[in-house]
Amino acid sequence: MSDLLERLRGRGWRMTAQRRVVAEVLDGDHVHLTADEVHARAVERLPEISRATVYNTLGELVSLGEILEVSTDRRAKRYDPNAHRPHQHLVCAECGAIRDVHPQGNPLADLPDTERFGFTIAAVEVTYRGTCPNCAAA
Amino acid sequence: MSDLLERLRGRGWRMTAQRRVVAEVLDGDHVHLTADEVHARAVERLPEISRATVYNTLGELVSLGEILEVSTDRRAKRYDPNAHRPHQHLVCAECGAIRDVHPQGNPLADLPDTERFGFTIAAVEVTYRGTCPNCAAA
DNA sequence: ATCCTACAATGGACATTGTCTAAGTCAAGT
DNA sequence: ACTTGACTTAGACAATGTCCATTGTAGGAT
Repeated sequence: MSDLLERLRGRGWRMTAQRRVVAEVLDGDHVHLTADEVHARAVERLPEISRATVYNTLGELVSLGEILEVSTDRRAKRYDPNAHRPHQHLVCAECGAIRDVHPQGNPLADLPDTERFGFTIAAVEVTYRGTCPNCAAA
Repeated sequence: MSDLLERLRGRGWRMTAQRRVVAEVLDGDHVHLTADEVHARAVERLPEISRATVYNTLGELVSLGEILEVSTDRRAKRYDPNAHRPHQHLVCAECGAIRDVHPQGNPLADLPDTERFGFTIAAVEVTYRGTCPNCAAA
């Protein structure tokens, strides 16, 4: 974690209590938090932190490539601290649980030139949707 | 199109002017409209149609499998009338343009059992993100 | 150690997208 | 043509996110 803080400071990020708290919240083992969940946890440590700051900070961390935005449903965006190892997501349609997964193969290679319409492709997102064991049992 | 109306009627769908108009709007060659775009076009034909009805009707068409919901950005959901031919999406990060594409291969096969965590997987969505020729030129 | 200043934080208004509800309307079967 | 339950309506409400003017402060300069 102090890794993260060091990296950010090294990039000229001005270190404030608010930014530190947001970074620390994302460093826990709780993955895939929404912005408001991050805010709620940040408030526990720094009660006066504002929503706008959390949103701003999350946006900056995304721009810096330190965290990923994940939109698996039409609800709130979620933030994934696991930005340095490429992965995809497996989502339960019932309860919304999200797991990181590592598919084999390269989906980019599956898209022929004739299907690219002149686009320059920068990234591929794959979302597997299904039912988790818990919800299947219920 | 009247295909669609017939199919719906055959399933016991009560046919109203509002539903007919929504179905007709989606039948055009304009793909990937947002709910409010659908509403705007519907209003041109049936000025008193309400937003709620458009939302309801779109939701029903999705449940019936006649159209697909597409969430390529964190903005509004889009509705894709091309529900009967499996396809994925290619999205321009600049202008938001969306193209239907047909990748080769089967992403489901790329996810080993050990990466499924007991989930039953029902669908796979693949989104290719990049820059379209227009935006690349600008 | 103190001062400066550009950058960051605040909070509250605002925007967008979508959902809900109570009341009125109408399609379609009889 | 009547009846009835499904459909539609308008507008309030909810959830998520953005913007802006003001206030605060980190960190370099003195």
